[in-house]
Amino acid sequence: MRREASVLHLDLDAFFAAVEQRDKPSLRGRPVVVGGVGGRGVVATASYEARAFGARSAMSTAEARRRCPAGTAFLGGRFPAYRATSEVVMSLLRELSPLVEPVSIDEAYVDLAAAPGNDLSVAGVTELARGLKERIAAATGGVTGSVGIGSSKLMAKLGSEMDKPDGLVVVPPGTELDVLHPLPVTSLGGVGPATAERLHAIGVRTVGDLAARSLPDLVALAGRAHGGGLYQLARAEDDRAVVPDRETKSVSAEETFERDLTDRAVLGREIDAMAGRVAGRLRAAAYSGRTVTLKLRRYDFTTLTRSQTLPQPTDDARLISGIAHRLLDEAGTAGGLRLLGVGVSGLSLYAQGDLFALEADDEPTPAQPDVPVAAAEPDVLPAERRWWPGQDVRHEELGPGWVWGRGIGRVTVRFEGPRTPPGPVRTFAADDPALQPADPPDWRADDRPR
DNA sequence: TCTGGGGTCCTAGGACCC
DNA sequence: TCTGGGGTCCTAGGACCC
Repeated sequence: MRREASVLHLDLDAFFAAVEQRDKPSLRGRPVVVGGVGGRGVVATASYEARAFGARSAMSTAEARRRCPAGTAFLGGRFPAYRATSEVVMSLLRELSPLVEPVSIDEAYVDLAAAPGNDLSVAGVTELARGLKERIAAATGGVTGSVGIGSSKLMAKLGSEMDKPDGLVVVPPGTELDVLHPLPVTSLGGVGPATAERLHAIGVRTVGDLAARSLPDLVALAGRAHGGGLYQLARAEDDRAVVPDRETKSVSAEETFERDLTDRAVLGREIDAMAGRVAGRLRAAAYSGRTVTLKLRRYDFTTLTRSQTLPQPTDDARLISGIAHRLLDEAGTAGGLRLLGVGVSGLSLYAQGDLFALEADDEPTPAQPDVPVAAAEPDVLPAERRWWPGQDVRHEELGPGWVWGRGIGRVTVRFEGPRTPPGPVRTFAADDPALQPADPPDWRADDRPR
């Protein structure tokens, strides 16, 4: 804990839904749910209008559909658009201080004490946050964020949660325990359902209750590391640093299937595809890793992992895929699988392969699987798979728009963009060649420097 | 038509080594 | 003929976060 309120936490409000409402004028002021739109999808973000009907993050999309009225937009995500907007926000944060720690695409900490010239008085940081919020809204086309500022990450994060959306809360140094102790224990990061239940069982409901328990009690309840952490957080003792460049520890891809799969060949192709994606991302970041992990979720939602560690790191799709195939054969597919995942951990930053290729050119490549390499995606996807709600498209004559809905052999597009009024809707044959997938629209004014 | 996808960190047991 | 004590690596699972 610092003497000044110099840690800032920013949380963008209902971020995915806010970007959708910015880019799709007809959705402004209306309930919007972003997430998986298939039968097993869950909600990633619900707009505040959708939250009014009870839609929540992590809820199944089916449940959100039951709760929200007709006219609610259910959209798949457009990550390139979210990433572009996030990058604009993160660069605004870096203007405040070189020490910016992105926590996720829509959240970051800033160490205001790491830049010279910041006025760290309560009035000073309040002004600074006001200006930041204005610049964020202007640069993102109206996306808002909630800001908390305090003497530690803990207090900054709690501050940003206290006045959502579009909030600004500075916790004055010295008042930490007054703010902290009345809050429910679940407000603390790291207290999820399991820990909360155990704490409730011993009568701990608020952070104040937690602060009254002894360290040995908490260690017995939550383990050495977690228990010790809770003991400190309950006292507002938090000296976690703002760390700008966290190292990547693992790279993975996973997929929940629309229906449980048992066919070994089909599962094999899924593994090949995921191994290919993982290897591609490893290579793009110049990483390679030694441990390959296969994740399975069975028909009854039981989840297990099987892993193998190689003597040398790899970024080779076929090697990763081959190991995953063998791990799948060992684990079995009885009863059907609802999810498969492939991951690589134990990462190192140098590109492997070359090192050994130099001296051991003629050594056989290790354990190649007797499975075909991932089949390329067919050129023509079935019409149902080609279009998804929310997707950016362009029509030869009618210009840019987005997929509003789809039916058997049909797709409905709304022609509008971030800087147009709500636009008209037209329906096309799903295989109409005049209609093509497109990049996200640019929300920025034409005269704004890029 | 219950329960995504991408991560991080921690714990615990067994193998292995000195 | 009755039991060492660490330390590290690997594997598996679980809790948690956004």
